[in-house]
Amino acid sequence: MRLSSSSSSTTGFNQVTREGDKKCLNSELWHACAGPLVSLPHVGSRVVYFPQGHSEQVAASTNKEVDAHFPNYPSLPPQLICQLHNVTMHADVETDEVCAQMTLQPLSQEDQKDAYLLPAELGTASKQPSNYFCKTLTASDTSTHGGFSVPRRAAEKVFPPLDYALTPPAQELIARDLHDNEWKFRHIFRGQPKRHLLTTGWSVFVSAKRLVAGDSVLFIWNEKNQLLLGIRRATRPQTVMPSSVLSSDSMHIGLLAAAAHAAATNSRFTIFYNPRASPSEFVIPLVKYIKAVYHTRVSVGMRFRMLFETEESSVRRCTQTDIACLWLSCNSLWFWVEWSFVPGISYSFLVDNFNFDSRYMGTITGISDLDPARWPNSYWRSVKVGWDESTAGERQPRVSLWEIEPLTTFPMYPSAFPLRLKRPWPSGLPSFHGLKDDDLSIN
Amino acid sequence: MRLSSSSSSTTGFNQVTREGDKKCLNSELWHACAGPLVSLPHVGSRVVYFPQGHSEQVAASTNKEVDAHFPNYPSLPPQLICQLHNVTMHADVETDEVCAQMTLQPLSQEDQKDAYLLPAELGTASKQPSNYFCKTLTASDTSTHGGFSVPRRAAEKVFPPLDYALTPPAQELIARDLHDNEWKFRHIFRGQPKRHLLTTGWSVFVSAKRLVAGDSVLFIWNEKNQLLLGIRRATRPQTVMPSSVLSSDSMHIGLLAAAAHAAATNSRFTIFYNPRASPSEFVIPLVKYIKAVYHTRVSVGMRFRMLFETEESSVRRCTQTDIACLWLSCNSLWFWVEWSFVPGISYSFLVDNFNFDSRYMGTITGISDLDPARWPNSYWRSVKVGWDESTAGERQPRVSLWEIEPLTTFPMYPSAFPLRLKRPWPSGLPSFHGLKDDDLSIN
DNA sequence: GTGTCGGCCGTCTGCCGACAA
DNA sequence: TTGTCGGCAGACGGCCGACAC
Repeated sequence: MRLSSSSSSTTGFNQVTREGDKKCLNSELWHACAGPLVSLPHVGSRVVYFPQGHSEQVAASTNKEVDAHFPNYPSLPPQLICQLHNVTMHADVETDEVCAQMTLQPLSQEDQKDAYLLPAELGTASKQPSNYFCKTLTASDTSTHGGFSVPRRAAEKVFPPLDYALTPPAQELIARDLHDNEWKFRHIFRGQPKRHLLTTGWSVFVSAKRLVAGDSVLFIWNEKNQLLLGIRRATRPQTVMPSSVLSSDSMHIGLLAAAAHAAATNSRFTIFYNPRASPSEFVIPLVKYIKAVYHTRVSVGMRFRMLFETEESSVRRCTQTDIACLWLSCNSLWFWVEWSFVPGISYSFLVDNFNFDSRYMGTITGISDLDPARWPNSYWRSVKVGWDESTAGERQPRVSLWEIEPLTTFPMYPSAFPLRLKRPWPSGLPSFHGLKDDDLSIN
Repeated sequence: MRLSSSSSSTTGFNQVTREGDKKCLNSELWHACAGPLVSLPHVGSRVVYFPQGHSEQVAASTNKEVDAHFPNYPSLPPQLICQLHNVTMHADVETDEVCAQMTLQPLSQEDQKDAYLLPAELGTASKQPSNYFCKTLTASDTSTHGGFSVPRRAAEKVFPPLDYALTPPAQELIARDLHDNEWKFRHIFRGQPKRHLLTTGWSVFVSAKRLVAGDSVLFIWNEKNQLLLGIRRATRPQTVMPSSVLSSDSMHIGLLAAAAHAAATNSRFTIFYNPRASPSEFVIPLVKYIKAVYHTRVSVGMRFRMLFETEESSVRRCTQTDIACLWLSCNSLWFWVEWSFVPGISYSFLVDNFNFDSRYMGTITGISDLDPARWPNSYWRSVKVGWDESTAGERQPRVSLWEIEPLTTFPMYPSAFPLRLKRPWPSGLPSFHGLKDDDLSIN
């Protein structure tokens, strides 16, 4: 992944710094491209950094597992409590893949003790924009033969209104991507039956971004009446190629040595978090860690639920009365939603491209160190789990405490407004409905 | 740079290993793409590894200089004498950029002492193929309007012979690139005046490799009657983007820590050498190091010559009688060539895309440590130089002893067959002629 | 409501020799 | 000897509604 532009998480859109070569990435768009499951800790907050998880991401990026005969860094604990000094959003200049650069400073021993006593920071704000849509591209969308078929409700909600008195109604749309590039599209409402289409300009975009059927595009209509445009590539197998800048061994040693040096001297160090390259969320808010580790009781045999992003969205039958629950975030506040399944009725819940169904439920089968020799007493992926369904083979057999939601205990997270699905949906919240309701979810 | 395929330097072409996913790169083609100035030490030989130079390459790849407040590795000397256990040639799957992966093992203290006593290995063999041509692409070559104009003598030497009885003479060429991909071209001899052209298939190649005017393509006709096809991209400014796998600081720490660990334990470590990404040749044959450091006398004021790769090839007038000299290599043997310039006559010497003229001559202005604080007593770029001509600004102000050829002393290198240009050129040697002679150099 | 197709037209690709550097 | 151009024919891009799921 090669980076071109960057932005501070606190700066706005389209602001070019005085250096001229560094652009600021739009935070809304970055989060939309990253997906609803990805959130970044707040600048200034305290976080927990897991060298193990970082190592996993590097291993995924280099396609190479950690070597056995490695130098040990006995002074480096499996988790470092750090102050998060800076978060910078990046996007790959070639692929638009998002990543975040974080500057961390390990807390001193005294500060670490205080960390557990001081009032915890609120959870991170996931900045999923409300006025947007995301569509997985079809073969027709990516073919050179035609344009892009815009889902009707999406076009009406996200695009500027057309003058339907015209025949046919049409306008020029200008959208900007993560790199602040401008893309122009002819938006037309025609055909029998009538439909929204992007024609002129669409194929240029598809070929420039090298989109293929299965990839997703998303449009955002933000508060400044700007149209933003992002992509999420389908997870294609074996796309990760080893880099040739540094050997994977040296990279592993480098991340460990850098963290160990920073921990020993309480100095700052910098990491890259590639949320879509690997599922290792190795920097998490301290409060999330404390809640999960010290305020949640888990035991073998306990049932849990976990959120995943999936490509498909098949409908399945519910075989038992069950509780579905979900964290939704809006403006720095977290909402806990729960409701009941009724046996025999088909359910499938979809927010954007993200599935929430019982394939992602399981049972805790054990709690132990993932790597007792190298990382004893680590909470990183300390929970062994069994998944309910046959797709379990694709799912990791180990998760971390803070990734799962135990179903038998009430959530310990600050629940500002517990909601039930049957209540009217507050406007401004991300839409989240069953299939029978109107929503903007595609597919 | 992301790698797909690899090969041992000792294996042949097109041999797929049993794993099935690792292909073997053709060594001839790799060296042709790397250029005549790039040579790799022999597997099994002893080499000198310079962490400083490695650090420079990483800095060039990450676009980031080394940070000031870095952890020190006082146990790591500025040069490590190593055994070279393995050399693997790679090529970037996206750009075809070549690089080499080397596995090094630092010698123990006793072995290091022996290294200076034992007979030195012969110099490395630069494997530039003899039967090949390289052409810099013109605007017409890369335009969609037409095909590729093949220089006549190149086509006649490198391509399989056409049947000139046919009208027009034509054939299908099949060439393989570094990744063993097959490219088919229609080779036709037509037009008025007659010329060799590649038509059908050429534009597919140009767009697949994303070639632009100024890039070079090269064809090799090897001993197995296979046609090989490589590219050398023009050095475009600012093409290097920082990677987001690991922070540049961590990469620097990683390479130092990996080398220090290997040196402390006499264990193997792995590095990547990107010859076209940066001019840091940080692994050199031990014999080259010993000759330069211990058997060559240099002093301030001394004149020297150094070889460079350039994009242009302008003819210039020689203003004084001068000695041109050059190392040529063939089958593990080095040849020293020298001849005299005559004032007032235009000279330009070109082997392939490589220029040898007096722009690359200079004077030694000082000898001192490049980084006295971090790397005291290092020979890496210890020679401060002044270049003769105005292009000096683009040239590095510091070079290493083994990169330059002092002009006032006879070379210390084993000179098997000192040649003069006026002698008949031995067949099998790389062609190297003045402009008035026939040769295969283009431009 | 939307994915894919046939139809149709216009642009661009790509092969040719002319011509000049 | 070879880089670029005009000419020309055919392929493909790309806009349209039809139709089916």
